[in-house]
Amino acid sequence: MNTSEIILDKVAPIFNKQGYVGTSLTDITKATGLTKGAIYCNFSNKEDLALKAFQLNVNLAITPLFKLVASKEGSLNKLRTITEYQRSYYDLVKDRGGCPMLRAGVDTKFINPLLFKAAQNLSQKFTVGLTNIIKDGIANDEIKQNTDPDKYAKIILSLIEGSSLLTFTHNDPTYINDAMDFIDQTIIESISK
Amino acid sequence: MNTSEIILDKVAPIFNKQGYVGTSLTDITKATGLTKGAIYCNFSNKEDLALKAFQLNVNLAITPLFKLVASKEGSLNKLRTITEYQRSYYDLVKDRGGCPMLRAGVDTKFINPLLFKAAQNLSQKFTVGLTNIIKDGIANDEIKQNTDPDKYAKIILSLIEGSSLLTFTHNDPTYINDAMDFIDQTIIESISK
DNA sequence: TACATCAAATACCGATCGGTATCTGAAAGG
DNA sequence: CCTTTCAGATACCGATCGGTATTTGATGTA
Repeated sequence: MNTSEIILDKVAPIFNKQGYVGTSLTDITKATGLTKGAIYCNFSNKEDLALKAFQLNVNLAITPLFKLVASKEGSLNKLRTITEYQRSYYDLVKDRGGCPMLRAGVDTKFINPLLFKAAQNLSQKFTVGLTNIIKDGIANDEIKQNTDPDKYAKIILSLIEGSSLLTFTHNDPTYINDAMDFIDQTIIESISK
Repeated sequence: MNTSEIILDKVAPIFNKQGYVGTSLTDITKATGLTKGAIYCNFSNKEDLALKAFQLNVNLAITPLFKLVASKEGSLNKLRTITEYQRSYYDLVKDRGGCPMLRAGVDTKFINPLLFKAAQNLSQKFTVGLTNIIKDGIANDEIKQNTDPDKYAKIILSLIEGSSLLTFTHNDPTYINDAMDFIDQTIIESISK
């Protein structure tokens, strides 16, 4: 692990907890034990560092889910893989400050266009991924023909992000667990053939 | 409208857009046309101002919903009042930076305990309110006996907050509308007798 | 007219902000 | 053994941060 990676590793949770403006260069030098000279030797500026920290947070929290889903066969199986992953999401990211997509989506809209764009893209990718799973399920006769893929993708992602917010607001993983139960037992049940 | 109210009126949307640390005293003096002397004559410090700005945002965005629901009779009717309100939520708060509960819940957890506590309390109040509506519905034979009030309250609030996040992330109200359709047509349908 | 009141303006405070120019010292290369 | 290189440390920059002590000026009052 080189210096850039060490910095990102220490700094990514701080950005995710305190936000972009809420994280100062002093926070960063204290957490890394390095000086500003070292930070600016590895990153061009604070925005560059924050953007790469966001990408690291995503790689640790969300990318594994995308890879896991891609490795599975069958639409219903993929959907259940998502809910199963989310059940351990609180433990996965609680020390890192919660869901990075949620944080960046709220935090950066009016203050950091670059970071906000990255959050938008990720959110869009998530929605499209869910939509395609449902579309494939319809094509493969796993899911009912009259299911609106776009609509259900939005609903499932809303449940995932909303329950994540509430779980972290109250330090109570039952919000996520109850939402995932509902997706498994009611949503998937009702759209599967 | 006295000076304090004028300040809050101008400043509340800024705090909701830029967050607590992201809003500076300079932002505040520019928006109000007043000097720092005037601000500190009306509020004890930045935190005090931010807290009252949050309360104003809540009073404009969420309190009307609580009052509207309280004025209605019948649990299913109350639930449909919520979804109907949410359908116009994007237009209601888009110029004010989105849902204040969502913003404060994400923004303040690690940087402003007072504001975070206020967000927690509001979120809790929302959950309890939803739970009681469902409990009453069961008692009044409007809602099926085997419905878990706590679970459905969490799911409905997750859908509300999650769809709000995504709507504001993408400037696309269909996230909220689709989620509300789902609550109306699937959730309420499935739990009502 | 003289005085008290008080909201708001002015002018200022030390601390911290993000960022940079310069220096240093250890490793690599000939 | 000398020199080059370059990551990282040091020291510094102007700007801005939240906050405050003092002054101003309009108003009400006797």
